[in-house]
Amino acid sequence: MQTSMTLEELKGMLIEKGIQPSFHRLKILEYLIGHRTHPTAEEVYQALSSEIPTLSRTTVYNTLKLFYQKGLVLALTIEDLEIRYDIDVSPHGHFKCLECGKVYDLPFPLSPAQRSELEGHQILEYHIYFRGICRECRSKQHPA
Amino acid sequence: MQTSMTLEELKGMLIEKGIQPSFHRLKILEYLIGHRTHPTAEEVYQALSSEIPTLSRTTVYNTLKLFYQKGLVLALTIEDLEIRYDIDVSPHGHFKCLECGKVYDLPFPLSPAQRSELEGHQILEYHIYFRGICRECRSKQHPA
DNA sequence: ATTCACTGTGCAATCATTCCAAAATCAAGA
DNA sequence: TCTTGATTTTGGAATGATTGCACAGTGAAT
Ligand SMILES: [Mn+2]
Ligand SMILES: [Mn+2]
Ligand SMILES: [Zn+2]
Ligand SMILES: [Zn+2]
Repeated sequence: MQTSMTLEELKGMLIEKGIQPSFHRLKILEYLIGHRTHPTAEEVYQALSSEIPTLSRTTVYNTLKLFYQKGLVLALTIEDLEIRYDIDVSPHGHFKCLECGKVYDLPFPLSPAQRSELEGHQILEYHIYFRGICRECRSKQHPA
Repeated sequence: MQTSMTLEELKGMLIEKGIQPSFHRLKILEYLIGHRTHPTAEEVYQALSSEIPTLSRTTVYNTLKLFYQKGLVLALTIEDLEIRYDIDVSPHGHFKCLECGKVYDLPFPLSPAQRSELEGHQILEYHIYFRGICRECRSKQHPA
């Protein structure tokens, strides 16, 4: 889990996916790599707009959508009618705490699902979502 | 897979879940039982508003949300920032065709997931979503 | 300097959903 | 049957995430 990369490495990641490495795109990519909290577009915008005062919300939305379409990030629609983005595109599941809202990573509890076909359907994406109360919130509720 | 029930049976289903069986609630439940296509609130509203001209969109939204909170239906947020409702609350997965938009049921490819706890988190809900191109759309694309 | 393609901006529009206050309906009890 | 309080329903406004769009900026090539 690398949390900081050189400019050249970031550029390489975009070019590899056929995305032109503009200033804003690099900044948004850098943020996703450094903050693996499955942020929404709004969270990315809030975090970067102080450093880049001219940054437009629309640019953030456009960029994240582009990253998703090019396969650079995952798009999670786990709850709340909002899209969360994940720079980790390896197969893993997600857990959202209904108490604090945090989204945790979970290992896939299975492997046979790596199949590209199921009942004649062509599988392009595969998501496992859990919802509940997270470890931390549970321990706060019933203290030792 | 029962597609029609008596009024008394419908009432019983609601009362069992602690929901008062009003006219609109019974109609919406009846629709869900007869149309297992994972409809959105809007689809339910469109389907019923000709038969019940005074029906309010808000009532449909309120009712479906109530059904979900009482555990009578599943709520799917598989894509498109919209909620789809499923009268089948037994554990099963879903596949959404990116071509025609239909949502198919799939058997769970696993069983150990019935667990109520995972890495210390309390699991309340569990969803598996697939996206891709469905059998029908595939056969249209490359005909025999 | 001009052109062209691409990128970014800012505001309006869209779409699903929720909020809210008023109206309608219902269920006892007097 | 009338009264009253609780519940349900209504419909329009509000919200929140996302997208559309037209214009402005940028940068490389001519
Ligand atoms: Mn993740
Ligand atoms: Mn289903
Ligand atoms: Zn939590
Ligand atoms: Zn299809």
